[in-house]
Amino acid sequence: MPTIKLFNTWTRKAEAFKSITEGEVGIYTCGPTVYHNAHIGNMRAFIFADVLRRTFDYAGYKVNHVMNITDVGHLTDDGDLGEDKMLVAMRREGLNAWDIAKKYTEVFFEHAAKLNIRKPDHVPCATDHIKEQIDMVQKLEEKGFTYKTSDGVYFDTSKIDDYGYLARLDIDGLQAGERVDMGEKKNLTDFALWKFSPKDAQRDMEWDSPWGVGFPGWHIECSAMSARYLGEHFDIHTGGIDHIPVHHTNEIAQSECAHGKKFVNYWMHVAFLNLKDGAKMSKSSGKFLTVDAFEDEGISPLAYRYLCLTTHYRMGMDFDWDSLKAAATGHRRLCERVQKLADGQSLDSVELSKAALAHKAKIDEALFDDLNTAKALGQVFTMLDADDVSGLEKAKLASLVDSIFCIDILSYAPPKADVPAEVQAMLEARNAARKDRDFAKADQLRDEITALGFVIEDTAQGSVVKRG
RNA sequence: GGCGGGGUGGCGAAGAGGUCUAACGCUGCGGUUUGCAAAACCGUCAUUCACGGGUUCGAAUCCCGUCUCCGCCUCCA
Repeated sequence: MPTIKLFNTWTRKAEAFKSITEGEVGIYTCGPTVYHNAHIGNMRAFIFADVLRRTFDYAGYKVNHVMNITDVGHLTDDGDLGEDKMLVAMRREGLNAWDIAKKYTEVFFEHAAKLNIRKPDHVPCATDHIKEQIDMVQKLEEKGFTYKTSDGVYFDTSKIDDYGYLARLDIDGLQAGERVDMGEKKNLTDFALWKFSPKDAQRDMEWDSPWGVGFPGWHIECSAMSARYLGEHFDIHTGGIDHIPVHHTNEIAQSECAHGKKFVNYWMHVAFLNLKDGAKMSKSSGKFLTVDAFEDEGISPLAYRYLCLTTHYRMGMDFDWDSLKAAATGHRRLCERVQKLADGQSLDSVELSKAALAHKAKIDEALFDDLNTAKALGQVFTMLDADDVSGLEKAKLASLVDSIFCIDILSYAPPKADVPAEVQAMLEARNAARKDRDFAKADQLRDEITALGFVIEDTAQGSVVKRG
């Protein structure tokens, strides 16, 4: 088994990965909230998690990847104020909470599929695991980590001394910030484990509990479901960097207190994708891009996956259309180049020479060095330029890396343009003119076609029209 | 105020003490090809790594200081 180095937020260092069970790895990924579309920033995080799990597959591990679906509405504010985001969505779309969750869960997986994100082995919904969550809160209550207020059951963070270690939280500094409404909380960092339904209204999503009708707090689902599917102690937990100070900090607190043992060995966090003009990519701001926007522009979602691969996952990434288009060009050329080398032949039986294996070693080294996909991609291009390996070996090597990259190197075909009959007729007229060597007329027709937003490519097999 | 990530060619982005006169991709430029283009292919494009000091035989990489950009700390991946 090769050594895989991963940057662990817990130690703030890259460490050689060692699994709890030899040859196996358990990964938990904080999944999407399904009261709205996942935007491309969210998708960057899921592409990262996908690359992580596929890297372990590639290295020969037996992977158990779990990702939750947060389908319970939580508050827009950590205090008592704020609206339930699910309620906001319901009002926006005139659907009940269950239908909102169902709708956006489906859209999420459609988008993920377009990005070649493999569905994790388990994708549990919070609402299907209410019992596990209640059990866990009860356990915490029995051990004396909780207290009740008029609006819910809270975790008392003053009961543990290393609270906030993951985030290197400076509790006094937080106090100074004073940005969170204390409500009836005893400590600023205390958080809800169970919230009561409002007395005067019925929620679409609410459940009975030993403490009263209500719904789970927003951290408990990950603790309860990770324990259910991966055990109380598992290998890797992933999420966005925004989760470090609050969500993951609280998961650690409640999981370790409930189970009395270490929760997670490696914490991995993806940096944010930002919009270049400074606009924030967030669901609540209402304005954000989804995978659909790429397709509307005639750009393959895989070009976005490629773009994400060209930057290290721990680096902030500014999104702008120019870099996406550059990525689309690079992606397309890479695929066409390799496909030409493969020449439609089966690569299964291709034996790799010593030189080819040396190239593979370099690519793997980058991949196993904290998922340095950018460097690995560079190595792929260097390999393609090398003159010590055959074309089929190159294609084979590229296809092997593609089990992680998943940018369809061997099968990608640019989206076909819908060529209107009018343009098709103009193309034929141009071909006729060229045949007659009436180049003035042919060029004029080409200009007209160009003006309509199409590009003509004259190949040996004839002329084709593509969207410009 | 607290925590964190950056500033490398026109753009994106690797590199984290010597193999760096700095990978790779995009763009540009020159060429091959083409009726001319486009596409493709070949070649080419930073003696320099925000700035100022320092450590070292040696620094883009380490240390100190300065400037500067960005993110999180409030639901967010």
